[in-house]
Order: sequence, then structure tokens, then C-alpha cells
Amino acid sequence: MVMAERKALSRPRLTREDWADAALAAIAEGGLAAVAVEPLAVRLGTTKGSFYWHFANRDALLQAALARWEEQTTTAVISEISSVPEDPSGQLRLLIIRVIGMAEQDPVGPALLATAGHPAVAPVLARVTRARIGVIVALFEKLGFPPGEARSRALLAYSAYLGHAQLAHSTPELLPRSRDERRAYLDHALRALAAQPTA
Amino acid sequence: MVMAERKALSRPRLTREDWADAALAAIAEGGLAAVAVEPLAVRLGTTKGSFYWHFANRDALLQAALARWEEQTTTAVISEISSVPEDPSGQLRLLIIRVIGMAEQDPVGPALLATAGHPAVAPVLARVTRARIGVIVALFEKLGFPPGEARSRALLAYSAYLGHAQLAHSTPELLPRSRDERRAYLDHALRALAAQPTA
DNA sequence: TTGCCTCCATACGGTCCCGTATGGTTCAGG
DNA sequence: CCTGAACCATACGGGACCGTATGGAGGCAA
Repeated sequence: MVMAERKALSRPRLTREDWADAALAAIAEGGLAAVAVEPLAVRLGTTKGSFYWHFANRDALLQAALARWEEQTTTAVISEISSVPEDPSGQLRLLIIRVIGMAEQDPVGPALLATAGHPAVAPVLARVTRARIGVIVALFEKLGFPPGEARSRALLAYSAYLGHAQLAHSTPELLPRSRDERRAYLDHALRALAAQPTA
Repeated sequence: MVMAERKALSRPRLTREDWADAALAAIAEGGLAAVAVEPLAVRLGTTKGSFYWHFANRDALLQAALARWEEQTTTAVISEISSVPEDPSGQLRLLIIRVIGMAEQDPVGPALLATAGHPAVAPVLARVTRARIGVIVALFEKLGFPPGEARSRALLAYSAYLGHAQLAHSTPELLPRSRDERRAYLDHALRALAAQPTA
């Protein structure tokens, strides 16, 4: 028996987190259904024997992966943004820039939205969405909009964000490519979404 | 053997379209991976024998289903909208109402966006997206916006639409529920997206 | 009726994956 | 050095699904 490959490379000794990250990568590429134990084991250069040591079954892996994603994409970002000592409009702008850049690289969100009905996915998605929209609502309220107005604008802003992320993954060639164009587009969007009611 | 079930019901004699529709339903529920021949056969009350008469393989079914979806959700709607003899702002409003209502019931789009990278899905998605955005750009130009401005607004509007569709499927409880609230939200969104540059 | 053509049922081999069982390897601590 | 625990490899049984092969069942024409 060989196993010379990993043995030669000082044997990484996988952790639960390694498996969860691999699962997220798989989700990014092929959706929930792509989370298969045996292919993941191959990708990690190990076997199922390792997996079933760390996890009870495939479902437990899904749970762990989703929890990890929730943490990475929501909790972390929100706390970072909230702690930035800047005026609300600056925070909004920062949030959008940060979050757009992040969404264009992380295909997990879109992949999860496809399976929004899955029992393991639905609650995670609900929490993430609620939290994100909550942050945006708070920002709009700090900008001086009354609650109802703030909620409408937050919904619209978050919808635009979600859609933008979709476009970035499905047909990026339709979005502004150059840095300048992207800046101009972002400015335009911010004006449209955060403009005062005016006359 | 029996087959008394379907035989008693005058035996529907399935067509390619029946299979394609069933495939779309499967996509709506579980994504691309849910398009499996044998389960579909069960759902249609028939067997694989029927399927492999109408299609060469699973991939051919995917092609047919995607083509059908492209036709139903894009070509048909676009031609309908374009032929409505109304002013551009009315057309925009009509388009949005029509298309929002449609998107909230058709989960296929979101499901496809998840697998945007799939070789069979990518080209369909690109064509659909391009066509839809094209229509919106044209509307904004008819409203008097210069081309660049029209494109920005169209992108933002379509992003908002996509995102709204996602929200409607993943966490509908966060969206306005009552008819009045929905109307108010829609009006607000239209004002934000189609407002004149003002001062 | 006979024969053909369309459409479907059934049976089969093969692949991929899950989950279990069980034994081997590595390492810390006594 | 020995032992037990953590960690991994391998082999197996079972299920879901694909695609093929082949044999009807039903309609329609000669």
C-alpha cells in the first residue's frame, strides 16, 4: 500500500474545518448536490475513513459548512462594518464596496439560493438575509429616513446587491469592466438608492 | 403485467414537451441535479422505456427543458411587452409588474443561476439576460436618458429584479405582504430607478 | 387478418455514492 | 518500550441512477 503522496508531504492531518471548506468549494462549483463524501476525499488527498471519523454523516458536513459560511460572510462583515467609526453615508458606501467585492468572488451564496427550500439551508439563509437587511435598514435610519422608508430602501438596495452578485457570476461580461466604469456605476447606484426624497 | 393505472385513465401518451416540463419542475425543486430520468418517469406515471424513446439521453432532456424555459420566460414576455401600445414609462411599469409576478412563481430562474457555470446552462442564461437587459435599456432610452445612463439604470433595475426574485423564493416573509404594501414598495422602487437626474 | 410502425414495459449490467466494519498507522505519555 | 487513543486506509453491502436490449401492446393500412 502506498499513500506515499501525502506521507511525503508531511501529512496534513485534516480537521473538521478542512472538510467544511472543501464542502463549501464543492457547493460553489456544483451546488448542494456536489457535496459528496468520496469525491471530496479524493480532492483532499484522503479517504472516507477520515471523513467518517470527523463527521457522523454527509448531513453533518453540510451543517458545518453552512455554519462556516454564515460566519464568514455575515457575522464577520457586519461586525467589521458596524465598528467602523464613520458617518452613516460613509458606512453605507463602505459596506457596499466591501460586500460587492466579496460577493463577486464567493459563489456560495448564489448556489445556496438555488436550494433555498432545503431544510438545512433555509434557516441559515433566513438568518443571513435578516441580519444583512437589518444592518442596511439601520444605516438608512441613521441617514434620516423614517422607518418605513428606510425599510423600503434597504429592501431595494439588498435586492440590487443580490442581483448584482448573480450577474457577476452568470454573465459578468454585461457588467462594467474597467475600474472607472465600475466606480461610476456604483456612484450612480448609490445616488439612486440613497437620494433624499427631494421634491 | 398491470399498468392498469394509466390504462384506466385513457393512457396519456406522453410527448417530448411533457418530459421537458417535468424536467423544469424538477429543476425548480432541486436544481439541475434533480433532473433524473427514473424519478421523472415515476412522476409521470411511466418508465424509462418511454423516455429513451423520445430522448437520446439525459443531456438531451436538459437541452429541451432549457430551450422551453428560454422561450416561456423571455421571448414570449418580451414580444408581448414590446407590442403593447403605451408610453415608455407605462411599458416599464407594466414590464416590472408582469415580470415580478412571474418571477415570484417561477423558481426555475434562480435555480439555474446557481449552476450558471454548467455548459448547457451558461449560453441560455447569457442569451436570456442579454435580451432582458436589452429591453430595459431601450425603455430607458425612450424615456430620454442618454445611452450610458440608460445602461446603468437598466443594469441596476435588472439587478434589483433578480434580487427581488431571489428574496421572494428564499425568504418571502421579509418582503411586503399585503397588496397595498407591495404597490407602495413598487412605486418607491420605480421612483428611485426611473427618477429624472433632477438637480 | 396480417403486417408494420409507434410507443412503452421490463430486465439487465455498469457506475457512483453512502454508510459500516475493521484493521493499520502515528504519536503522546507512562 | 508499551499502550491506548486519535486518525486514516480498505473492503464490503446496498441503493440510486444511467443507458441498452428486447419484447410486447396498440393503432392503422393493405
